[in-house]
Amino acid sequence: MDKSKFLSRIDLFQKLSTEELMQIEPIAPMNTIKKGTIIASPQHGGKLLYLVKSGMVRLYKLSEGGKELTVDLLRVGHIFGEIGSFTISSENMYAEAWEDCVICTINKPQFEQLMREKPELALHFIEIISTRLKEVEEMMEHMAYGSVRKRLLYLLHKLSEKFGSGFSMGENEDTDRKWIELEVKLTHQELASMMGSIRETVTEQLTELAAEGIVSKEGQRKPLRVHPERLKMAWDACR
DNA sequence: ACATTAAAGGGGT
DNA sequence: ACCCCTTTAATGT
Repeated sequence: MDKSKFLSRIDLFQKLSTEELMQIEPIAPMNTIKKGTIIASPQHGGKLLYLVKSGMVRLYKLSEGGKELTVDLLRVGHIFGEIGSFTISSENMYAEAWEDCVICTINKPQFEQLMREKPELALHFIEIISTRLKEVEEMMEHMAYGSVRKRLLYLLHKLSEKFGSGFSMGENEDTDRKWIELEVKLTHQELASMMGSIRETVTEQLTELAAEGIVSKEGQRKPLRVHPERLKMAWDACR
């Protein structure tokens, strides 16, 4: 089994609450980052903690062949980076501005002072790390042994939890209300990179799922929609 | 890997 | 603002 598949995961980080953000923001320099900019990389090594204030950040690793493995997509309130031995993500991680972003940075002295002044925050950081561990284990379990279809179903489920929004197509509320729209711009390539598969396979599988009424899309570069109930049925059916 | 198609961008009117 | 053309990115096989 390809080792990189084990690294795929989603929703790694728990968000900070708005109150906690208020506590941190005053001491953290804020930067506007343009879409596509690399915010942090293994080379930087600049021991900083980053906090997403707006926009979306993509975390990824590079595999041997230089292929990108998307590890997570972060939004407002998510944190990433490392300071000294305090590491929120694994090492060798790249962070890219997926959209135009506003990012706050915290250095080690600031971070340590903050932890002393606000023990609740320190506790929350511990929770975040624990949650991450749990998520990693759960994702490993699902990505390690399942078929591509099963992994894709699971990924779609996680994505709809994280990015899903209620959605209605029109008059027929009873059936239409059941669709969830994923509020992220995800290409087949992206999905593949999150589940340790290849683009072609994802395309193929998505076409199947669309035929089964589990997913739908209006067109290229349009948001993907999933039908949670049918998704669950399909999931139950393939074990 | 190649072919197709849809969408974004740029220039001119 | 609108139309048309070029270019690029996404998808399909």
